[in-house]
Amino acid sequence: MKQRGLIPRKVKGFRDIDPALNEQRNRLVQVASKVYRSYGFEHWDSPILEYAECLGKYLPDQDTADEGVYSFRNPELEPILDMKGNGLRDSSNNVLMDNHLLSLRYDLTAPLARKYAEELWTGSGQTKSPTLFRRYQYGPVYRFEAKLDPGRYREFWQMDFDTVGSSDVASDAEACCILSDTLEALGLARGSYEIRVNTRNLHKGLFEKLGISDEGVARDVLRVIDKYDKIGEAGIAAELGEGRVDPLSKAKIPGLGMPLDQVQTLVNYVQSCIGVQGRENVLARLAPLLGDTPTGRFGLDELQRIHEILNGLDYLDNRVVFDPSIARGLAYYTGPVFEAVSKLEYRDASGKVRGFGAICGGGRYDGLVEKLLGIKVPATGASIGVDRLLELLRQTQQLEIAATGPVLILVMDQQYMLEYQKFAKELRQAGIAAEVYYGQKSKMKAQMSYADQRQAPVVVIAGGNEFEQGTVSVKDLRRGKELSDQITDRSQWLSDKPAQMEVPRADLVATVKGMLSD
RNA sequence: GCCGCCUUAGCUCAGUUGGCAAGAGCACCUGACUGUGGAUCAGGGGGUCAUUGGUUCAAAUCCAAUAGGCGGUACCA
Repeated sequence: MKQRGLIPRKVKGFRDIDPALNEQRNRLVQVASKVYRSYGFEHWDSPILEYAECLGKYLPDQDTADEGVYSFRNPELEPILDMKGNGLRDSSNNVLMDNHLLSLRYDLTAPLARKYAEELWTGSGQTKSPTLFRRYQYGPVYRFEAKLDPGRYREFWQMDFDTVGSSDVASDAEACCILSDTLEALGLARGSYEIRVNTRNLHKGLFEKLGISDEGVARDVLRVIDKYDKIGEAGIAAELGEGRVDPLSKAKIPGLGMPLDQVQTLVNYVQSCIGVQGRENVLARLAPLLGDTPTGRFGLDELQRIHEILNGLDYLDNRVVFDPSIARGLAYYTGPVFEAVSKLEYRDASGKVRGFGAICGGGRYDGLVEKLLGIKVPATGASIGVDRLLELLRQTQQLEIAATGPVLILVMDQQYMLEYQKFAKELRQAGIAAEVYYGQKSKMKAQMSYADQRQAPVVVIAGGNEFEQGTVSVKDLRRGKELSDQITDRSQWLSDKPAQMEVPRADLVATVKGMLSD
């Protein structure tokens, strides 16, 4: 029995990212950045760590990481501040200190609100007047998820763009255009995805009509309606009323226990306006249902305006649709909300057909800065779920996975090490990635295997023979691989030295370059 | 959280109704005229059959608990 030390293991929900995935992610981020920039957004970053209290309402009550946020105590003692930003003092006039609770950011919007609020904060209890701010940002965010589905992690990337300081619905319409542009720039075919738009004001209008004023009940109802495409009308009716048992999983889903007439009204609403083709048709169906409530009317106007702008810019029904069932982040969206879904499907390892779900989400959040400063600052924006979108692009083979390795310089003899380093330097100066072999196994076969495994396109070989002749041997591994298919005899394989040439030392860079460009 | 299924070498799995010394493929390592990746051939290492407890003359195989995984479902800023 072997003695072993600690067991190496990775934290659940976190991943190691290999070169291929990194490559793909960089490409995605670059393409999206270009689109965002073209709309005038500038690139900002913010820290991964924030004071828990600044991140908003989803905070753990204790020191533990629960409620979805990773938190811990700052090792540094810092003053406890009052509402004016001054340190609190005890009766003997000493400033009260605390190890403040810090949290890993769970999205990029809350830190944006913090940054923006900080700019407006003057320290004298007053605030500057809100200015227009448009930024994009990408990077990892952290959520403590109890259950991890495939493709769902505790550390994952988001890529956001936001417009802070505008209440104009045009900026919401613009967000939809940006999402559409970005997805298409990434190679998603028009028609293979859909931006779905709704506004919270329609829901508010609906509840006004139903006489539901309880925030919690409203939220429960929306949660159910949001599941329309999953469980259908009957499912919705059941979950609003008595509850149901999911036939597949046999899981009991408790109902909301609403009175029958309310259930009926809601089902009518769902029936008449969900799954309706064409934005204008959706509006036409909604008008008689909600037009008589002030908030509903307002919501209808919002959608109408968005529709006009989208239409005028040629973002038609095959790109952006209205879907009154979608709810999204109930806790903080206040107006239009949108999400992007892919209609593509793929077969997983067991041959099962699967979809991808939402790959982008966003909406208007006019209350976020208010929580920090007490003043209302309108804002809207959206976020790409980078990892999920990457998975989509990979599964549908719209991204090449190949990451090519460097040119490898074999170490045939330690006495020429300086020369090998010079080879590498010359290649690098010509813009070619080059690596000198530093492995433990000095046999040439082992070095070749390493080159193969690293996906090196070319190998440079120079031993005593070459140095005597003033030459180097350069081997094209990619070509060699093709040729190897035709060779079955080992001695022939060895003697032919396929795709290999010996050239004057001075021609090294040019020769390698030539092989790489084929 | 709830329901169901699963857990045998690094990976994918086989192991018959409990019974002969725990297997295969791939991967890995070594070698095949010693300076050449592939293919082929010949060898080789590697498993407390998830863990713990129980039933039995006998358990990878039956039972229980625990852990981890998968599939639904719920939640999801």
